[in-house]
Amino acid sequence: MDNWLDDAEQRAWRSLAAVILKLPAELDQALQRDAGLSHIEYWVMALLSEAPHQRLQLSHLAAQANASLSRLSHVVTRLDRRGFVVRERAPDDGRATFAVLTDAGRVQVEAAAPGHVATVRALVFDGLSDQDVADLERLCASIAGRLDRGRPV
Amino acid sequence: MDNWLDDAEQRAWRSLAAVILKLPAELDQALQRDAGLSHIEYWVMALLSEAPHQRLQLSHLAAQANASLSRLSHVVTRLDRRGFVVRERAPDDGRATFAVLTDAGRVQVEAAAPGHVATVRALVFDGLSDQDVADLERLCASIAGRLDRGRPV
DNA sequence: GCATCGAGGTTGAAGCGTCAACCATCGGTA
DNA sequence: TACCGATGGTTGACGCTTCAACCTCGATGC
Repeated sequence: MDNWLDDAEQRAWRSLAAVILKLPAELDQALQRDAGLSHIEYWVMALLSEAPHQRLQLSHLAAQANASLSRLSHVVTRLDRRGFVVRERAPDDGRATFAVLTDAGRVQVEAAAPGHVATVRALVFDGLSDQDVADLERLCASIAGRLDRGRPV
Repeated sequence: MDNWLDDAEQRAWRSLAAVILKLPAELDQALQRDAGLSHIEYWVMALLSEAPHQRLQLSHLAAQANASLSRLSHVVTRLDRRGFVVRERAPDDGRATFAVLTDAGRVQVEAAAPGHVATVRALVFDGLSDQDVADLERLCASIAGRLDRGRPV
């Protein structure tokens, strides 16, 4: 094992691993409890609510939500069944599909937003200085960049 | 929404979210492909291999692996079925159970380790300076601390 | 001794994500 | 115009995680 992690890297890796294992679970739990939504369901609806005409093509939505197309398709199916989103075929390209947020979906996501933001703040940002936030963004962006390069979408 | 995230927090949150969504998926994929193990299965065996007499009580193992006891029990069952781990009742406390790494398990985890370390290095640490690594540890430890306080194990 | 409560652990059902196979459509090329 | 590869998307089966119910054992009070 010539290429082992040194001590500082070990510690950093354990801390990072704790975050990537626990944070998603906590977010999902809180959202599920407060709004009956999973984290991705919330995120997908939030992205749609910010998009022009509350609509986005599925592949673009998948990229923005950091999800595989297959996963996103399942999510949209679930949201569709609940009446929060509808599918629409694109008129100009027969392959493309749009997801469109319904009024009920917008109501739902707007109701969930304040609680979710509070959770994120409590779990992540409380206790971080402005400099910390900047560092966090720089480091995560660097790592995320390597993730995309390894498996380019 | 008086308590919204400001611009810098938004960006940091998006980057962090990308990491916590994609990194576990990549790690699992790489480990599954190279060694036929999931990330937790690997981690559980790695923790056992470092423990005295290659054994740990299930609840301690769960805490160290950042997993629920239920999840850990399922993982141990799978590893047991494959012959990598065995269960042992504690002699002094009839409730406690130990997981013990078998020889086959040790061979397996030692074979998987170099590739896994290389993956972690490629995805996380390549391109980070020593200072970055220190920052990463500090920030993640801070966040992880808040995660534990929110839902104390 | 005996009830009671809590800690440690297991189990089965239900929900979610991945993977691979598949279908439809578009763009280019001959 | 007819083919062919690439793009966009869907689906079903399988595996993993969670959740809730449950069981056993130890400690405590009486």
